[in-house]
Amino acid sequence: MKIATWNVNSIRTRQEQVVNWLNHNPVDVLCLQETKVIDENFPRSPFESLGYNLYIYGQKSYNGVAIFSLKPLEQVIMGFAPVLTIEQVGNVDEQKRVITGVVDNIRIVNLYVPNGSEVGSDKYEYKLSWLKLLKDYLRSLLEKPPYNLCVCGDFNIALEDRDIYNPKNKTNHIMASPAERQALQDILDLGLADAFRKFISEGGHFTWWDYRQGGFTRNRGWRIDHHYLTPQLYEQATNCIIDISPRELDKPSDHTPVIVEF
DNA sequence: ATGGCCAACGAAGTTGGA
Repeated sequence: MKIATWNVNSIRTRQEQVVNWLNHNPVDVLCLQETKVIDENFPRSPFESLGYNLYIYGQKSYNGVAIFSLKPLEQVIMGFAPVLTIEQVGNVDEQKRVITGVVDNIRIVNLYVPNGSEVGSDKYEYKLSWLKLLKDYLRSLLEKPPYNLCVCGDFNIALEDRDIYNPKNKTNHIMASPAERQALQDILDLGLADAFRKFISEGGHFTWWDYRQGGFTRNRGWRIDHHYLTPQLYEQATNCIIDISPRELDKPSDHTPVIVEF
């Protein structure tokens, strides 16, 4: 079984690239982020024609997540609210960033973690509070069957220095600040492990490159898209790879897909 | 050396991304 994650930076702009990629990489599940479209305008048919069941949770212009699955998903939940209390969630679900469903005894959680803008900004504080809410959400899901979780998506955090092309002077940089890393580590302490690091220890492997200043051609990248697994799934993982080929195309997303295999 | 991104919205320039 293969589960992929890909921030496509607009599904309508990237539709053809995603179809082509799925034709060459017929993964069982594809988790998408930044679809940037309301559900009624989502281009469903190109993907349904490939045999996928679509579960989409979008909004106008910003954010938006979706799961494509060859097998139908069970227990699909959109947003935090159905899992947590109204008091906890407040208005956080106005931004569509979380969708989950179950297939083959695995609960797949697809996330688009807030960017955070600049360290110390209001959006940065929102990111940190969102991550606290995510921890409560995941703790709740871990208490229910099927217990096996694959938490994947665009985390907008490089957990370690080896996940950044040049980690110097990044303590005050978004995606690498100590508070962000600690917030993510607190979540992993629930009992989740990085699938990619089971197989590859060295640095120099990235999933996002800035559009500006030739980020990709100079390989100035960051590894911010992840699969985090509960222990049994982690043991069962047989591979985890980053496919940089979509990033080489004309008009690419700034992210590229990551695939875990069981 | 210069100025050097991309998408949505909406019809020019702003906002957000990371």
